[in-house]
Amino acid sequence: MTAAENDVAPRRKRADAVRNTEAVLAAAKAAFAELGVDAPMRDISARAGVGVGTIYRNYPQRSDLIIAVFRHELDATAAEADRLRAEFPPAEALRRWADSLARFVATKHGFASALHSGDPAYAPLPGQFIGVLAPKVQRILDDGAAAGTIRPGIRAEDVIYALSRLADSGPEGARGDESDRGDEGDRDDGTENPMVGILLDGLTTKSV
Amino acid sequence: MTAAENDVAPRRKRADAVRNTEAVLAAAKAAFAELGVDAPMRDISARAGVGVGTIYRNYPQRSDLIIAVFRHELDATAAEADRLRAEFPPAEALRRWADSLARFVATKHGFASALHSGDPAYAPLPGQFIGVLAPKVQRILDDGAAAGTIRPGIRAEDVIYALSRLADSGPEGARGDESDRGDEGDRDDGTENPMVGILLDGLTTKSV
Amino acid sequence: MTAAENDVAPRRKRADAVRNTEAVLAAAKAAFAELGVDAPMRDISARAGVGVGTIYRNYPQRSDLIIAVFRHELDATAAEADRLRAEFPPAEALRRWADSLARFVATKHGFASALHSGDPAYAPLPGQFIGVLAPKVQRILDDGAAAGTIRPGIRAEDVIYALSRLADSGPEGARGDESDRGDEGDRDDGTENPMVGILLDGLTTKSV
Amino acid sequence: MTAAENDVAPRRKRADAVRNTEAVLAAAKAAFAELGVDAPMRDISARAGVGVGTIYRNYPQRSDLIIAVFRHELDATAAEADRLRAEFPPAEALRRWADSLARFVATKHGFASALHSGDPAYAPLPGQFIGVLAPKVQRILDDGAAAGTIRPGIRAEDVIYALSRLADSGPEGARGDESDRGDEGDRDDGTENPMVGILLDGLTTKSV
DNA sequence: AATGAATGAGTGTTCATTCAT
DNA sequence: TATGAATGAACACTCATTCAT
Repeated sequence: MTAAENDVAPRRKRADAVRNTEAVLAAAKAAFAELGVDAPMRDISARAGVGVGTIYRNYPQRSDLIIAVFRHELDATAAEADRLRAEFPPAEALRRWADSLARFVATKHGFASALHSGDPAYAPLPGQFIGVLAPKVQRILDDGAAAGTIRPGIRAEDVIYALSRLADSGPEGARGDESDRGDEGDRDDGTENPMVGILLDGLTTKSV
Repeated sequence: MTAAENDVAPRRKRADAVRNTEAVLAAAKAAFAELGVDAPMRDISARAGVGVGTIYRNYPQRSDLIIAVFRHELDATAAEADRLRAEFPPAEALRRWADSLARFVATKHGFASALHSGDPAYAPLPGQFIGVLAPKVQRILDDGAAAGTIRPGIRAEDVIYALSRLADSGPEGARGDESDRGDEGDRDDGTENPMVGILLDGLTTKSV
Repeated sequence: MTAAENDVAPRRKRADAVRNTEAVLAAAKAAFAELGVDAPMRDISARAGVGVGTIYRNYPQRSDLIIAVFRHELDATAAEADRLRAEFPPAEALRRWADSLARFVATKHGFASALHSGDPAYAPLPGQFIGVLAPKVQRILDDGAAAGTIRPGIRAEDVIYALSRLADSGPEGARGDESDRGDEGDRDDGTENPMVGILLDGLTTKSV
Repeated sequence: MTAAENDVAPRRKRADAVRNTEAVLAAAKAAFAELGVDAPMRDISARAGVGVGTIYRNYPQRSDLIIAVFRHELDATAAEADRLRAEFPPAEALRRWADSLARFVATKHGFASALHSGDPAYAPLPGQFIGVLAPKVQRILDDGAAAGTIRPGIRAEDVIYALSRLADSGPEGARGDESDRGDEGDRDDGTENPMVGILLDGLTTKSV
């Protein structure tokens, strides 16, 4: 109850440190997105407005930085689930959250080479992915089941897994042009990927 | 019938050139698989047993080599479709070809960074992917439809697209542990990825 | 009895300051011995348990720290001469002191690169070496001469110079294997370096 | 007898390679002398007029370059022994060679930190030092013994070891000023280090 | 045409030094 | 005054690319 634990003395450079931490993560995210996870450290430090040494101090290994970015975005995606749950009815929250997840997965694309690098530092990440997101999503699903707007008995894990796979751009964009196929059309609901829309339609209960 | 291919002198070196070309492509494929498409040129030239200059002569840009490897494997995958079609009944040929495609897609994983690099040199590749494979696969589908062993009205493009997406390892292994879900079980058919098996089951016609 | 050391306020920190000074010198000595005089400042500050800034405050230049360590050990070696003179007969004191000098010279080895760096800051060191040690050693020599146990007319400077040169490991171990030459043998007297033993034998007077 | 082995085809860039090898060794020697064996590679490459890559190609490890310089100078010092032996009477040849050795030892000073670094790459060097020089010097000694101008029964190894230790500047120049002691004076013979002169006087036979 | 030595820009990483706290 | 976070210059090393042979 007391705020005592925030008052302890060694607060020192906290302001700078926090600013730097945020700036570095944002810069790294941007650099990774543009140049891949092999983006030059100098690029990242320049974007963040800090010296390279600052990044090395906080993230001695490149993998430390990559993981931090992963975790930062993963946590943001999880927090978004809570935010949407508080603001929207379950089915709508789920639909909107699917977009958040799609953005996360899109960013994660560049991480593939790291994940596949064999560096054991990355081993915990896939587990964290489900571990962090599933509980949040499960609550939305349960809310919806209780309200009768989401099909009951659905596992968050399955939903997350299916959504993230579908959100994936597929075999590296290996398709001709399917945009002219209009026959799945009448489910248009603003969700970018039609496959995702179909899945969500299947999960949510029509009011009939 | 035509003697065209052996009437001119400068054809002498053709044998060497072909050997080199093959060796370089094989070396590049191996190097790309192990080290990614950024594999050092020296590694590739050493594996191929040629000087670096020889690779640069034939592939002035790295993208030229990457594309050549892509095309080489793509053509092999397409040729495999023909081979399987000649040797097996349609449904079996399709099932076996799905494995070829899976191998191709697996290899292609490392190419993602190149494909996403924004280099316009890679723009034609996705189109070639479908353009080269679809006609071959379509003939298998048509054969099967005629024989009544494959569901009629299926588009090769859709099959290729679905298979390649499913062959993909998904969101970088981002799942908890789903291996305990046994209820899809009774469709085991020897295909590695169960999702692919399910899809193929759906495409092929039960003997009913 | 004198209250001199606790009568003024600013003396409060003196204890800390002394502790820090000692800690820094000890840490620097150890770091220089292990890593050479180019040892990272952070290593030294960490060993000393102080922040890098503290070292820079007291030794703005690295050469200041190097010189301080040199002086600290030089003074200790000089003090040892006094201590041994008080405790042992002259010849024995000289013999024991030769070991102290050998240890000092051994440590000083890593300083060579600094001494040879051309930095004028180091210019006074060789002079200090003789200037500090010679008077102390001279008293031992004189004591011995008076007692008839050390050859008279010996200059401390010459002894120090000879001992330190002999204590040196020589031309970087550039010798084959001379250990099989046994004919100097019967002068064994417990001193590590046989050449030093010979020299001391020459300086001290046999009781005959 | 035939010069056949010098005529083989693959002579290619030999001219450049030889020039580069010499240039790099000379540059490294100079850089090591001025800046120590930690001299920046770029400095060395710039002095040699080659790219850094060229040095790394020929000396993948810094120790490879250091060792090469050591060997190059060691061989030159050994060759000088042969040259002097052919040109001068034994005693004079020995006296002059002592100067060559002094120059070599002086250069070797900067190598101490490398030799003492614990890197096993340097382990063979001390042995090579004696192994390469001793046979050459022994012939001069034997010539002199036969001619009656050099004391017989002297081991080259001992001479080399003594000369190199004496040539050494001693305990880092740690002496006051001994130049005013004139009593060793009458042996002045043009050799820089008086101690070396004394040693040589002892080795050579006065005509009496 | 093939080779591989040479080049040097690019990048990771360290660490002396400064300075906000 | 002491601390240690931040900075950025310096340096090792790699590797794409060129080009003499």
